[in-house]
Amino acid sequence: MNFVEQLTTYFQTVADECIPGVSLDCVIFGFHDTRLKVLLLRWKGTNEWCLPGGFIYKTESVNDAAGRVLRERTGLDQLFLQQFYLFGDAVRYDRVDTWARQKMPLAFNSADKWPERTISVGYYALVDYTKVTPTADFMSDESCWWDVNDLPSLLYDHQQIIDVALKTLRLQLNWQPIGMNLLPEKFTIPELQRLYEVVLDRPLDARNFHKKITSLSILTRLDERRTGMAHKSPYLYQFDEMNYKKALVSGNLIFV
Amino acid sequence: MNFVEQLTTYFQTVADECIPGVSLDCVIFGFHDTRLKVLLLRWKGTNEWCLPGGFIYKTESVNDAAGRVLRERTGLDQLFLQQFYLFGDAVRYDRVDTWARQKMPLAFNSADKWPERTISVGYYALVDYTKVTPTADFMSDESCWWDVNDLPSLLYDHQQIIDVALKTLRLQLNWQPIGMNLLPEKFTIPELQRLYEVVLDRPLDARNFHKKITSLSILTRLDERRTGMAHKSPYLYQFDEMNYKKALVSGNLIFV
DNA sequence: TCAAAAGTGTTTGGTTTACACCCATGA
DNA sequence: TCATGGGTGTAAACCAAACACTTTTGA
Repeated sequence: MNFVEQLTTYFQTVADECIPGVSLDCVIFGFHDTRLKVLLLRWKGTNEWCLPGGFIYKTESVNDAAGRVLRERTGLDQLFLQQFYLFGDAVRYDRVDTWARQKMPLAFNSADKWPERTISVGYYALVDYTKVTPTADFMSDESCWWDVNDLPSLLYDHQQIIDVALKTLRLQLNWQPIGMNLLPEKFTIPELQRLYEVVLDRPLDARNFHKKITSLSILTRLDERRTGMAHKSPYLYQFDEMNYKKALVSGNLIFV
Repeated sequence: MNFVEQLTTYFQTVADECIPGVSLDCVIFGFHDTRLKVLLLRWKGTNEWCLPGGFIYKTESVNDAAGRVLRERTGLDQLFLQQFYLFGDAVRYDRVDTWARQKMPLAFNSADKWPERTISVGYYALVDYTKVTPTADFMSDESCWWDVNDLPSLLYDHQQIIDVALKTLRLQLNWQPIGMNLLPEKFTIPELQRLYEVVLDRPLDARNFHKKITSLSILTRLDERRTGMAHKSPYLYQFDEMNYKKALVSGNLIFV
């Protein structure tokens, strides 16, 4: 089956089994090498990038659909996943819409029930970079991480979606288990500080950060240290999941 | 045209001109007599209440659709209107769905393109209670305000939608021009305090509140006082819109 | 004249910020 | 041995919370 045939079949399935005119897009955040990363897909045979996304089966909850997309693109389950906005502009188009109409009229002609216009639910996910296996879908040539501050040109309004996701992430930094989800199980306090710095986009004072984060008693210091780098080897920590959740629920801020 | 005929026509129009399977619901908040109010509609010929809602024309942005619903139900334009959540559970049903299927099979039989299941975008609006003319739609016998702490039994998941709206309102109290939108042009500081108390659901200290709210220089004290009540007559204030917006944009908190 | 709400400052405690030096490590 | 980042405490400024009495008004 060639690509256009695959696409045609896919569109037909979507038209039959999914909610018409509604898609979802996932902004999958990871953290690596002191940078915040986003997982993107490259459209088959092009240099155009876009967010992983998909459609919602008629019998499926929207949150489940987002979980499914994430699982397929990262290999991970039980991820931290948060709906953040419905993009519903009248001129908004989904990636399988305008673009494909232009480049693959054949596929579209056969997807006769395709709606004129698509609205899209935005989700953001926080994942442990080291555990993800980026996996392209059949419409894409590759899937890889991009630095959130150095993105390629994106299809449609996906740049805007990422902007809104980032803004939401910033606002929710104090209320959501962001550290717990973006870092590997064991991490150092300076690593956690880098993460906060890159999300907040400003430097933090190391002594104050250390004081504050340890005062919340959400971290357990291990007997190990991170070795192999030059310089003094820092202690490794783990989240104390129970205390962490307690602190978040009770509304304790970490930073404003 | 009788009701079932009206309903049938309406469903047909919606099926033809609107995004299928997507509705929107508006939680319209007002403030009156020291209580937070929500505008509800009573379904024709029943004692069942629900939120004002509607559908999205295929050529219309979702935000515009929400503005339209609000205008129709309150007579007000240019309202403070905020999207807060997409309710997308697989078992979620819209008010023109299950209920009408049961009670008015006739109308439904003719709306042959009606989708199995509806997802709904939640919006909340903040309005000046004194300026609203509650207006029922053709499916409702009446439209009126209900105390948010003393609601009637609601159709479908509308109670849950109100709960989420209220939670969002609480979280956004510090970032959104809530006072400016829920109070009439002229108001007293104790009135504003009641509003904060009822949204936060806890009493606030009058001296601290007064100090804090005036220190933001977002209020202008007028030469008038509120008279006609027993007791000392309080000063009237107006928002200084420019300073208020400046304070909100700069991220100044009012309360945490 | 009485009951009830409005108006008003100060003190205390906690939180946030600013800031500098020594230590451990691999190169 | 050197360069670099890790680890640590204290003082000052700021902000939040607690708290009581006098004034005004209509009933």
